[in-house]
Amino acid sequence: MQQQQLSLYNTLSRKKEVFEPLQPPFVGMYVCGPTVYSNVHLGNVRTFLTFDILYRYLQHLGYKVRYVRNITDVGHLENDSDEGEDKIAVKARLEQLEPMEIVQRYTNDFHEVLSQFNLLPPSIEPSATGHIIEQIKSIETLIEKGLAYESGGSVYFDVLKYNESHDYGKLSGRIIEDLQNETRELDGQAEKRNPLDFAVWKNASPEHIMRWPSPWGIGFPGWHIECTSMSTKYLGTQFDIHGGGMDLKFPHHECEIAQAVGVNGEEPVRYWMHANMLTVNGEKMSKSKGNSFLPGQLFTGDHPLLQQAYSPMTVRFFMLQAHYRSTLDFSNEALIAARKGYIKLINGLHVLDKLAYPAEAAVVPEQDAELRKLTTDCFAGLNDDLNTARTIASLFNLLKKVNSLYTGALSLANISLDTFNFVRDTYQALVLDILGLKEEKTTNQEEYVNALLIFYKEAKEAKNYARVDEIRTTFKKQGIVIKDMKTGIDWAYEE
RNA sequence: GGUAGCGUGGCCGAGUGGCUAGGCAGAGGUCUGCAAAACCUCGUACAGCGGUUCGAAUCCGCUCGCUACCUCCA
Repeated sequence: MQQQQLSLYNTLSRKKEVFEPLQPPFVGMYVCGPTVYSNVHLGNVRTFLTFDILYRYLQHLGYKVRYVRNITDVGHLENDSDEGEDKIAVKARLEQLEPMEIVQRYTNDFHEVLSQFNLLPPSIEPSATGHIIEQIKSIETLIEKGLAYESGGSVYFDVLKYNESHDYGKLSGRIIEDLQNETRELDGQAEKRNPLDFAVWKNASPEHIMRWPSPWGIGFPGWHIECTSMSTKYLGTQFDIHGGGMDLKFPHHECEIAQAVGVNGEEPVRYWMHANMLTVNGEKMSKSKGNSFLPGQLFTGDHPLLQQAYSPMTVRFFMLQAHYRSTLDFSNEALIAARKGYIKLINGLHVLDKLAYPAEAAVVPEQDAELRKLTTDCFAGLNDDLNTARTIASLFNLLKKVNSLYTGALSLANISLDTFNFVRDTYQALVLDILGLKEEKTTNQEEYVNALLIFYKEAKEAKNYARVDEIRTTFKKQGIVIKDMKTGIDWAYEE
């Protein structure tokens, strides 16, 4: 493997920076996972796909990556008022289920969907409810340091106090004075010293069903503290990469920085990365706007905005054709185009499999060098802030040559064996391992079998028994036996 | 109102000072019994106005339009 220099856009510095891990060859990466109170929609998938590519590419580069992606199964309040309930509790009551049944149901859905899109599972997938003790400990430290205070059984982070010695808002570009002026009227602000303060622990009302004992009474953790506690626990007080959707930049990630700095006394993250939104007709896809698709609807085409069904890999390819920091607009036309492009790329894999290097070579240096360059170019996009769109474009440029080699417009003998192997290995690695595309078997087995049975029947009628045996053998290899009956010919799975 | 960003050919979507992005659709061609696939060629795009520069889609200013975040959201 040749040396690659990866640059990543760091939200914190607002520029691309060469990626250098704190402790090579190890890389610590934390991505904010879902709040499991409902099904993941396609917009959610885009973010996780972005970091799936990063995870895969870092591994390809030889790094030992610990990828932590949490499951938030408690603590996101419906609103910030005294009566605020977390979404999971609300859903549990609506459906008359245990909160943990809700959590399990949507965690299963999350895993299933990501697996359909061929996303790799993370190294560790911690849940917020499994780390209540760690969160309480973090909160205690914040109180000890004077950065959080108890009020009415809840604990709030003191933003102004923190801002005296640190810069609250530096990640998202917020200015604290502006934030103070723009604070909206919300209930439950009376408990806070300042409207900007955010809850790290919330007092549970008697009817609140998700509840734990704490030094401040019965309650539940606030909506940012879980990420701070879990990232610290599994990746240390400082780690390499923290990712999430653009919409988490403020307040969630800003609060995470404040908490982590407060608890651990050091900047938690080297590279902050944010994936942009998937839009529909130019608007962010979200549940509240009613323009979100569930992956299941996408696969069946069962949604008013969908003209037809689209396969997981079509969608994966579609998303990878745009850069992760750009908004990507969904449209049927774009998906249809993506499907064709995806198939073209997959067909390239087959072509490469079938290409056999000739016994006699007659290498033409110019051709050899050109092919080598086209192959090397494929990494340029990835190295430039994970620009998968450019990588795919490079792959298509390479594929043209590969197809020409296959059809005979170019001669494989003119290419060195070394280059040929490089082309093939690179193409396969990029398509399968790094872009994570896989072949979707679109073939209908039954139709194939029936087509072949026609030949079988013809061979029998012609008493061409050599051909008959040949076809039988072929079927048998596929675990299928042919049934010759008085009434006709059929097939069955071999028992 | 504050903050961040966007506006590229029929569609999607890269590109951030001179060097072909790419895919899809369309036109022509090569190949082919026909077709398909594949390959080759083509459109001469950068919201508008002004400025900097030998040179700008790319930098600066203004105008127009759009989006996200500021409340839970990937």
